[in-house]
Amino acid sequence: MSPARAQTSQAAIVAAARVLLEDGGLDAVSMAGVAERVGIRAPSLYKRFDDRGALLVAVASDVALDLGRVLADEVARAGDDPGRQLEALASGYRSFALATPRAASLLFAGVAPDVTPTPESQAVAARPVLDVAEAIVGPVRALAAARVLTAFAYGFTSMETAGAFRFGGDVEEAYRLGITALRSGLEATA
Amino acid sequence: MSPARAQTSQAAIVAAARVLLEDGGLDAVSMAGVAERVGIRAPSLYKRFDDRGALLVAVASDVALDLGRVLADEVARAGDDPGRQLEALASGYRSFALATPRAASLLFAGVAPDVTPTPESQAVAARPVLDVAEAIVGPVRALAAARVLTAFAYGFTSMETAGAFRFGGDVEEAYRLGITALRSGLEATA
DNA sequence: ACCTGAACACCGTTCAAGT
DNA sequence: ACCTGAACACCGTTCAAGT
Repeated sequence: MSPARAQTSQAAIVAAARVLLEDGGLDAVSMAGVAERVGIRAPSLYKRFDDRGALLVAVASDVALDLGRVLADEVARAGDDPGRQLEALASGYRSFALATPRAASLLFAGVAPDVTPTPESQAVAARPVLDVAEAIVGPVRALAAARVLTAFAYGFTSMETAGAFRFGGDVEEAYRLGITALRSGLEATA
Repeated sequence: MSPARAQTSQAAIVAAARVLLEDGGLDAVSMAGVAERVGIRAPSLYKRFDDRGALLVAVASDVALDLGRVLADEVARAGDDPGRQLEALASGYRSFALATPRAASLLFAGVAPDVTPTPESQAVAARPVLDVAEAIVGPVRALAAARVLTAFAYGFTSMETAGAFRFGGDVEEAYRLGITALRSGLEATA
């Protein structure tokens, strides 16, 4: 008679998946593990997500929205100088990526096939970068410059968190060198 | 009596895994699939590799050695100007990454945990980049500059092959903008 | 309308047995 | 020394049955 009432929610499922992801990597995000964390059984997850891929897309999108908030905050607190806003975006993104590296790995390059944030959530994360890029290089080159900045920050932190910088040296200094070089190089083409 | 003779080799197994990887992604590199391609059964693979992770490390290392050859060739054909050598490295890497995107995705950031080329093979791939970087910014900053260039090229092509550039625009032009900005920015700090 | 146990096909891995 | 079938634990997913 009384139909079974919901014992969880999409948001709770995504949150549980993010915890498992950050704790144990993508392999640790099993349907059974996620279900247990929200107090149900694996088959019930399919009432809310088509399959594991759809759940991971929701996770990636959730991460992108978080990043968008962080980056917008950074810009807001950086004052009016576009160059300083760019530095704030760069260090803000790196902090985000180092704090939650496995979440960040889902942001741009499909770790698993087709696991990427939705276009809408990606647009939220990209907004502050596009605004700052436009202030530096103008509207015509804004998209290209934003892609350049994102690619560098994403590539660098991905390599850093994966342990790919194995020949010593000061990694943070290298990041700053890259940002400085990009900033002066982009300002020169403005 | 006559002990079973080898029906395959490490190199053949790695080659088979690379074909499956490029055709169907990392999930398509199953032990059974690889084994079938070299004419044996899955359990026999464990005579040559500790586990699937070790096989993937061998694949990633094989890719890194290929990349090292490609990049060294690019530099050799670019003449003596370090700035032009840098451009050649950048376009050579992008061609490599677009031609074999799933192989390239194994090069720097662990798609799966701990799947990265061996330090030795990574050093081979890094050598041409370090040499060109040193010619541009000098020995003290060479390592940092090489990391910056690698991070940008890797990050950009990873995003490109994952389809992360979804808001239109000329993607190749953005890549060139990034390389140009980095080149002029690094030359300015030399 | 949501939840569940049982079942299916698939996967990585181990191991005793073969040659 | 290498190869194999059988077995194990695990996974994503489906589905009929429950409330």
